[in-house]
Amino acid sequence: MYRTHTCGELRIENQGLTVTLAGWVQTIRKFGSITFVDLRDRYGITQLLFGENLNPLLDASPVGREFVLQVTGEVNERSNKNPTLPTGDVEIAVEAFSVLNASKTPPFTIQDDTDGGDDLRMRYRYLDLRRPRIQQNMALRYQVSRVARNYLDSHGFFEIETPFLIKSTPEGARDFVVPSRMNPGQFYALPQSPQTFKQLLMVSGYDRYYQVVKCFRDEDLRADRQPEFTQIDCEMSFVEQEDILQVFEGMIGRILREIKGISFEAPFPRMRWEEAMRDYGNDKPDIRFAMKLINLEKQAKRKGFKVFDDAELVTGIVAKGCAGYSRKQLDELTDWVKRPQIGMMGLAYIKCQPDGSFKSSFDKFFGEQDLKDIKDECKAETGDLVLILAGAERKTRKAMSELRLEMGERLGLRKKDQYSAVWVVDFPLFEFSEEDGRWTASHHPFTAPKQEHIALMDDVSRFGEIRANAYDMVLNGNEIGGGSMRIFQRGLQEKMFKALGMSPEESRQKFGFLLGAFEYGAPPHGGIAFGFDRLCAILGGSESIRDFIAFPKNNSGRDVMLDAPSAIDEKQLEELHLKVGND
RNA sequence: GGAUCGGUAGUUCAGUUGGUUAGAAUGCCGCCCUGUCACGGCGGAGGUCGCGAGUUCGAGUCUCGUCCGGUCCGCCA
Repeated sequence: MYRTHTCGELRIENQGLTVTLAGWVQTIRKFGSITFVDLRDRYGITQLLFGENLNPLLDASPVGREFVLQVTGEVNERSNKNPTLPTGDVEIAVEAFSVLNASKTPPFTIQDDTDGGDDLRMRYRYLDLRRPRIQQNMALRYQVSRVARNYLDSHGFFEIETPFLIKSTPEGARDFVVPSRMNPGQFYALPQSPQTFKQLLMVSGYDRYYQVVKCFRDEDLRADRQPEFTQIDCEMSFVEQEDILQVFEGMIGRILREIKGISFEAPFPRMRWEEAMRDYGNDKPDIRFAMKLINLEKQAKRKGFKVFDDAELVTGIVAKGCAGYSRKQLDELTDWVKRPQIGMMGLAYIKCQPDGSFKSSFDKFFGEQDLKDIKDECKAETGDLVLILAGAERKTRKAMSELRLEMGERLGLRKKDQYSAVWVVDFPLFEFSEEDGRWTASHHPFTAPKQEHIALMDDVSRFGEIRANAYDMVLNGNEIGGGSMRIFQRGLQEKMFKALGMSPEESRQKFGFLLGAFEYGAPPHGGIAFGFDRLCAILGGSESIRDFIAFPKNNSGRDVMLDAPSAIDEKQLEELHLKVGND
């Protein structure tokens, strides 16, 4: 037996007990004839005392940080207790020890506030994963998945695995492809999601399916985006949209309750996509605070201020109590909206000053009453600052939505320990792709249009009006899950493919299996998928999902520890029929 | 595809208008220390300034290229 206890469990009650511990050397503190060693495992840290008798032996052996040590000794009360450690009341008076394995000096310190940079940590991820903070993240991830699985189990769902080697369908994100040795010149693709499989499972009668599943997308990465990521993928039959929303707000509610210990009452608010865009400027509103976008079309235009008059959209927000902002602060905010990633030309403002007067950046064109009209429209009060952006509609709305979040951050309205979820519903079925010069599915081509909008699918000029039975769950301004009711009739699905510019031959070639399945009694169904990594990151209070994935890729999609991707040898290329100028 | 920031000791960073032998902290090594827990004291080793060109009497510093990494835009049905 390597150990009788872990390094995290001994307390003063264990005093007098002879125990054996095993773990990694965190630090060594020498004091001449005695030495303290902190021994670490994933349960905690226990202090070892090498007394006069054993110290010479320890001195003689080359024990350093991260050596794997096994010690036996008596649990003693410490003369100087350490209240910062759960085991801080006791220490082990070592009677015997052995070095189970040596270690090179690690390239960075194994502790929460490590001195290692990201790149280095990723190269030595197996050491990084020893750090308590990362171990906590891994534990959180496991707990979230357990709570989700328990919830789904208790609601009659069961997990079915779907294949990873599937067919490439260029709709949507770029596929990772895998060459087929046995079928020269042909390729599998890794799934972007198990979408069609879970729909086929509905046809097969598995009316409540889920899967915690890896998905793959060959797109550029971000702090919150990995080429392979995990979804909690779910599908239900014989349900309406509202049934699905209720089941899954229940699931997220339970996760928040059990993981964060906060009571989170269902139902979550439902917000139509149009409302979200109008009031918050995007489809994933952070509703922890209001500061809604206000359309100032009527109040701002035709006053001779060209910036407003020429704009497609003039929109404002109210920064509560910020009328005292200095010139410097306003200049700094202006620079903020001028940054390339925001890209506005400038920022207009009105200070609603304590004496009831106004000070604006466009006083030249606006009289006292004009400014008051804007103030009233915004429901601003004395002491508030109205911030106004004007310009092309899309860009301005997006910029204002970013400015709103920024101001929310600056004013401390995006509280870390507060969680607000909302369902955004009634998404558009289509969006126009300037790049492709055609309408594309804004969710995916299996999303059902609202019943009353099906007729509009015959008239391209009205595609923009069609709404879908599609929904996203948004938590603190993050899209954590999205889904839809699905098309389950062959005729409607064919109509959809046609609307997306696919010929009947093409749709049969790409999705014939699905169309075929719909002819054998497909039930009405719908589902949702949650971004599991992102959910964990949010619950863990982190922006980056990498800290919640054991072995993540870097920004360029590389695994710097494995040094992958990498070239493969000639023989492999030959077998895969990929060798240029061969075959 | 684009923007932007960075790359100097094992590590995290500093390095002025281009100017002698490139510094600090931490880690590492040695010696001292019986109560530390960020232990302390003394001493020591440790550098292809990412790489390649160029400008210059002289480049860590300036220019160009290139590689690597971070963040963001596009992209992510």
